[in-house]
Amino acid sequence: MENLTEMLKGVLEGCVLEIIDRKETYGYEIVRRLNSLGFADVVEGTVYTILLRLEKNKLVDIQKKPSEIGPPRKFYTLNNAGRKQLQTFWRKWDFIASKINELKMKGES
Amino acid sequence: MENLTEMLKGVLEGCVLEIIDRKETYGYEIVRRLNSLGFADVVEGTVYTILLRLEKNKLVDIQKKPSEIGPPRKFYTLNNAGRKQLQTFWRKWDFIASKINELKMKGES
DNA sequence: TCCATCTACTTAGTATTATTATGTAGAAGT
DNA sequence: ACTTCTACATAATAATACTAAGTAGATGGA
Repeated sequence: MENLTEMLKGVLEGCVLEIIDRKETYGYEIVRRLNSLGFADVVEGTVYTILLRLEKNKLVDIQKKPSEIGPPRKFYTLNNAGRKQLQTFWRKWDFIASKINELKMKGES
Repeated sequence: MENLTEMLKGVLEGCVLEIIDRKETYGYEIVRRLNSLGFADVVEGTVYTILLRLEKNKLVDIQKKPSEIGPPRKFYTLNNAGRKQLQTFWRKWDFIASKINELKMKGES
């Protein structure tokens, strides 16, 4: 799907939070997960800026670990603030998605 | 619902397109429709910037008509380009919404 | 040894968008 | 005159995804 970037604003960060919440992981792997999820055009630079923002906003804990096949990885886990933020994200998403779908359906009646 | 603004980016314009597509209408009324739809915090300034953008991008036809209870209104209708844009919007929305929900559901299993 | 490739992270700058703040102005009632 | 409701315009701001360019470790082949 082409040019989703504006529509991803506000939701991509939430997706990253969700991915981290599932399992401790690192940037490069998160990119792969997003890609295989269907967001094929999401690229490293985008995810790393989000991760740095999460770090700056103190939503994640970070542990650096060596890799056997490349440079060391920064592993992320959600802290309490991060989990709270994730809940807020889903609450907002459910609200907006329901309203938008409501608008969409009314047109098909 | 508080502070949805970042999540509205990329979708609010689509909502405005959909509202116009239903029925020829004008800015002030569109604000009311969005409010009653549930987007309570969307305010005039926001919608007018969107409408000016739609006009600049030649997605709408405009007709100015006098009002009996105030200053003249600018009535908007979608032209062919506008309808095409609306279709694209829904295509993108369906794609993103399905992917996000997929991500969400996988976590609940 | 040198080079390419894959892995992995960083950062400065850009574009787009919703929002805020402020202003203008018509009509109607008091 | 003053207020209120209707109606539109616009400059400035904030947040975010994205682009581009770079650094660097490890591996394997030429």
